[in-house]
Amino acid sequence: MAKATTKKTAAGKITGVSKRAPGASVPLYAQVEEIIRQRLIDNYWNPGEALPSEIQLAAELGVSQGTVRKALNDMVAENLLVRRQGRGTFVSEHTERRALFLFFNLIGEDGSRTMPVSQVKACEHRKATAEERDRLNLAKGAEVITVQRVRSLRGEPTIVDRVTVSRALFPDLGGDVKLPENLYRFYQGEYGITITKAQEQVRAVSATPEEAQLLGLETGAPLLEIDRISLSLDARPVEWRVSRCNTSQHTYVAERG
Amino acid sequence: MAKATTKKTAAGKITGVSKRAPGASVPLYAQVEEIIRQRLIDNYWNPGEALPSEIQLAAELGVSQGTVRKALNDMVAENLLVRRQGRGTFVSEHTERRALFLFFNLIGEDGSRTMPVSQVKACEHRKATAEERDRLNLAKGAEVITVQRVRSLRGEPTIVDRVTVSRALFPDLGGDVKLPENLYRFYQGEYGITITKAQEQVRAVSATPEEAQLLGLETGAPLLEIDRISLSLDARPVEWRVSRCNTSQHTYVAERG
DNA sequence: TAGTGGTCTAGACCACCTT
DNA sequence: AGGTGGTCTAGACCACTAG
Repeated sequence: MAKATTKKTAAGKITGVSKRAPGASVPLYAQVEEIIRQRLIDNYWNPGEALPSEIQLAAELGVSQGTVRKALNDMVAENLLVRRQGRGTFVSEHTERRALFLFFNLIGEDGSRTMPVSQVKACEHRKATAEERDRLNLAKGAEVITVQRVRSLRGEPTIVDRVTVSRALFPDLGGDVKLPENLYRFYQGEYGITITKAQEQVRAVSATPEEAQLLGLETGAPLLEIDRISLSLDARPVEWRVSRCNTSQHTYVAERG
Repeated sequence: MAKATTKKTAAGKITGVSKRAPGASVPLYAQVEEIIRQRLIDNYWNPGEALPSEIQLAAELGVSQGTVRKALNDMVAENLLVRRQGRGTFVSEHTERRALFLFFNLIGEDGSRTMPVSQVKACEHRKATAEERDRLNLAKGAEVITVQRVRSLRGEPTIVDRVTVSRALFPDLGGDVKLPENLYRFYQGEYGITITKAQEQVRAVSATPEEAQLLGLETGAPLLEIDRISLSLDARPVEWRVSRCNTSQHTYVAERG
């Protein structure tokens, strides 16, 4: 929408939009957001880097400082940017803290959050199944990479998971390099793909014999299954992850409202 | 905080605060928020009712329209208010839609959301247990009311739950009146208590014989347990609810990021 | 001291809704 | 036509950070 009615000159100034256009005109601040969002997608600025100041952006885009401010504040609310008074506005990074509080939701009975320690059990690349193509929005014949892990909390094997990504987006993933604990930071640093949102579906299931063995449980023990699709900055599904968790010592948490 | 440094005159004007106070002065918009929040807690305006216009509020409180606007927008983001262009700003109501999208998170395999149909199995009042006092922040000797239900989706018994509230806050609850499906609207309409947030802890558990019988499952079948504390406008825990769900035909959903 | 974001104001104009 | 919220601007001053 905004993209269709907006053109960036070399200087990035907003043109091609009549501020007085009747009807379906997109607000200026939304156009500013769209421009900045596109620059983030293009890695025009890198994670952790400072954006130009509000005044500079306003001059560059030909709008007032207040309009830039609203756009930036909206994007802070989306966790895309971080503002620090007296210092500047920065591109969000997938830090340890962020991974833990935004994308890891199994906490101890005492409320403690700790990063798991993972062991890779299998890693392969092959043609995507119909379900994988459906979940990751891939074309027929596309290839995927899957990683299977066992993840331990406080030394206890607690989670078995399977991570699936498109091989086209993540070439060589799981090849020579050892996979780090924080995959989202890895995606951001190595492939320039930033995960911003995730949709989770949770069910109670029974442990298969293999899962039971890996987690030190009896076959049929209740496990919490978390089925997650992660979305990148441009709102495309880029990772499908299914985790099965022993929740006898940990609980999955969510806030509502 | 703001309350300590703020006084409302008969007209509600903000006084007792020096805008120039060095150090820990609370921003004006935050003080405005606090005043409006307190009026909501006091039911000074009723759910669904329109607030005075921005201009009127600004005049009444002795601040600019822009400051009131920021305060109101913040509270819209918290789901406390709803703004409708050309009409006004309104106090949020616990409508069916809101209950369904904010506080009911079991959806069908096809993504459909439907309100359950509940059957009350038991309803009693008694002294709170230690755990109930802990979860609901009650004093020793306080009384609670508990309701046990079986809830059906598409005609299939899917959830058994137990709802616990303080008898002091909800006198006569479950007495003569039939309990409606949307309890939060009932709390708001009958007791003037508005639920704004909930914290949920989710686990996988095994069905007890009683639960299995009620849900038409075999003993030991995996169930999803949702343990929820609901908070009122003034951030106090007012309802403790434990639901155990058959997730073979439905899934619990959450968004992250 | 200079530069950044944070707060606050005042005013103009627009889009929408009601009457 | 009159009132409401929505957008946009311009400018002042404050608080924090850096060199």
